[in-house]
Amino acid sequence: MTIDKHNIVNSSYKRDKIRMKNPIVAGGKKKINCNSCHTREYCLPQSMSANDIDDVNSIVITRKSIKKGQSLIRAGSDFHSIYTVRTGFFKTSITSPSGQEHLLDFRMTGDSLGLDGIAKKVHLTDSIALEDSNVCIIQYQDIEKMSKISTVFLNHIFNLMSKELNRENYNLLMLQMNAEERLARFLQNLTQNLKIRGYSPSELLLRMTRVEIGQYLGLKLETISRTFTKLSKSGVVSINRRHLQILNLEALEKITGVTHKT
Amino acid sequence: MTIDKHNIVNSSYKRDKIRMKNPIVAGGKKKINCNSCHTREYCLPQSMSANDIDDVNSIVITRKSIKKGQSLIRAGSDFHSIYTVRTGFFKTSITSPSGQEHLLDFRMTGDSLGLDGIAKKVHLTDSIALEDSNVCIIQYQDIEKMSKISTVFLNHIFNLMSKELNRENYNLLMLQMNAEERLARFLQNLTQNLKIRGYSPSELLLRMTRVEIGQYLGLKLETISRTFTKLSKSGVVSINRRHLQILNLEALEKITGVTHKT
DNA sequence: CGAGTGATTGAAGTGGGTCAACCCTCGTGG
DNA sequence: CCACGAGGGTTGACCCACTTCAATCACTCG
Repeated sequence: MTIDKHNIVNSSYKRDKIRMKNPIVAGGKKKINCNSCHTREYCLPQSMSANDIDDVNSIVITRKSIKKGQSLIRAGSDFHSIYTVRTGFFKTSITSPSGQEHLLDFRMTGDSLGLDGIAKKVHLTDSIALEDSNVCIIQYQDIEKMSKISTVFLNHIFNLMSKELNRENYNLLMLQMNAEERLARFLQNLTQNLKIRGYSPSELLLRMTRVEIGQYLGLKLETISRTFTKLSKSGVVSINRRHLQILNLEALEKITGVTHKT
Repeated sequence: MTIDKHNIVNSSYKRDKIRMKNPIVAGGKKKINCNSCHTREYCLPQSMSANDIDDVNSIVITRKSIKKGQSLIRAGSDFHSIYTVRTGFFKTSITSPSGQEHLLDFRMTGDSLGLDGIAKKVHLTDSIALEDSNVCIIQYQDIEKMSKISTVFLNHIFNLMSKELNRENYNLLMLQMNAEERLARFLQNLTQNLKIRGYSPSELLLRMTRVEIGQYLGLKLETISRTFTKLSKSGVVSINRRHLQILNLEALEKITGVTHKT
């Protein structure tokens, strides 16, 4: 008997619960009220007062569904909006002139997408759904408008951009480490992010292939596979294809040298 | 007989010319008029109208001198302003928890510094002068103020942040290439940047050590040295310690696969 | 002039890449 | 309902680009 993957870990059970009390037609466009959104706590900064949230609600936000494997944003396309992931999982990537793809990041609930186009008004990175997903769309003119009205909002935008910068800095550092450290770090981050969003940090379904992990970490798929096996043999994790369990968090921290503040 | 390095290439002769008609006391703090600044063409977006420049002049800009080897910004320090390089040369870097340093970028005339602190109000990267330098200081409250008054200014800030994001994306791609490609790419960029600023793109004095180039490119200093020797032997460049000449630009472009639009 | 920092060069070692064979799982269509 | 094919994953053997270690050299600055 096979286990239905949707029953295992990440997204679906929670999503469905929400859908019941917040019945938005998938793919439909409609003015949305952020106050009742389940991603509000991640999407808007905690510091934002109730007053400011009303301001945010004065801008038009629509939603969109993206099927697994489809791209939400194509590098080179015109920029007119940014997105926030409501449900699902994305990868963002760039392709070098020579044609090789590099994976910049994975994005999940509450993360923003498309901000990199804000300067040149053209998107520079691709965003592709790794599972069926749903996003909020915020028009650029609304961002401009809100930035002028609300300092808090402006700071929110600055924060988002700054967060991306940090992620990148961090990624650069990662590329100096050896394969085991990189993978361990990747797992630490991933589970941290799941934990913050209320999912189990110790048992999860990887939404990406070995190739994609490799493109993200700057390694080949064989190396990823071998390193997983290595971590598995030393009892740090248990892995079977996409199904992963973290067995020894301390060992993981020992490898990366980073203790995650809980 | 040794050559006085200040007579060779990069910064000084130009700087001194400017000083005569724009006599700011080095290290002194004083309200500055951007209209007469020689870096205006790089510092403010070309699209900015004369009108908007008046607005920019309504904010208080001061200047500061930094001696070679000194740090302008320390990671972890409080954020209250961003900087623009007027003259000189900087490196920006982060240090991992494990203590290893990674060099993020080199910054020269017209480039901004310190933007990464805008979100958390704490600087995340170090900025250290690689030669005696001079910067403009813009207070964060002024940025907030201006962003609300002027859409053009807001876009300018977005542009700066976005530019940093691009640089990082680009750096990530670079770390997938081999040593020769990375170094060639580094030289292409460096000379491009010098050219844009009116300096000779074919003859220059490297302001950074082999170690620093290595930290930037993710390679060891010996590899940098060997690769320079290799490029030298194949007639692409001529190098003697810090003094570099690009002898064959086409060969450089062939290595990187990128033809720089002139 | 001598110490110290930065650069070059050689020799040997190694982590991850490359190539190739094979396995597992799942979806599709006969 | 089973066969088959494709995509994803694992594992082994070999190779090579870059690292590591070490010796030596070249400037520069008290």
